Amino acid sequence: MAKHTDLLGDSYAPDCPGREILDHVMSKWGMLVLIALLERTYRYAELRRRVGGVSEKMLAQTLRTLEEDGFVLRRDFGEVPPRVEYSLTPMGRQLAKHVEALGMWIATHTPRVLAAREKYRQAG
Amino acid sequence: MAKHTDLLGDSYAPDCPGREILDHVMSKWGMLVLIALLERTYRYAELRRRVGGVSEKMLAQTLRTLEEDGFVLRRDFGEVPPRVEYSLTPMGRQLAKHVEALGMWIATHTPRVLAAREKYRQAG
DNA sequence: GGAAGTACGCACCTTCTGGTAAGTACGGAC
DNA sequence: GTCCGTACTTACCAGAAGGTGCGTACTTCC
Repeated sequence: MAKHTDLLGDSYAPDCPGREILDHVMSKWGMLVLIALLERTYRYAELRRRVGGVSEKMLAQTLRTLEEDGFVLRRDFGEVPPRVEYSLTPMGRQLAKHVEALGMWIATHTPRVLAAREKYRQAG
Repeated sequence: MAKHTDLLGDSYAPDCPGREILDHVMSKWGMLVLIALLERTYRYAELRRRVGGVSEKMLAQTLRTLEEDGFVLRRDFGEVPPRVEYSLTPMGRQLAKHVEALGMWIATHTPRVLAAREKYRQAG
């Protein structure tokens, strides 16, 4: 039937799992991590440097949830100075492309949004 | 150069406006409102009924920020029992399509995500 | 031998998000 | 005359998100 209806209808079930997934993906750092991993495989500390400003705790937490959801692949080499590599699963790559598209759209339209805010402020 | 680099590089400026816009769009209700308005124009109370579970406060706040950002058009008829209609601007329609695409992708892949979580739980 | 790097986990604290309940100003229905 | 509906706003409050800093077990660099 109407796709909008279905999406909206499901979206606010009290236990809606889609919303939870979306929160993981669009969380403050989830999006940045996905986009970074679209470039290439990263090690933990590497990724932390790549995504500026993320704390160790939040990076670990973000990677954990993305891994649980099946978007990120964690490869632990079991070596003695720890060595772990993170990459995207095929499903994660698909998702990341969508997320990147949204991010790029926003990035390119940011000036227009800022202009709209100015106009709003003046018009009241 | 590398688009990923640019997107990531800009994304974590301490005052990054793109992140703010993204938060508005992907906030708990922002997404639902955008998708609903993709269907048609709605009045306030109508929209509240359409997007189940949203409080009056949050709907008003969400619509306000989306209007400020230039995604939603608010039309006040100035009548005595108040009458206000909300619709998408052309820019808002573009955005909403991206958001909807992401939402639909997640909706269709939710079973796979849940399966991945099961697997994760069992594997440890 | 002291510092730094690697990949985290844990406790604590602050900030932010979002929900509840009430109020507003008016009109129409019963 | 009392209640419902319309479109909000404001004050208050609880829970969650996220940051800070410390600890770990071991290695390499200087």
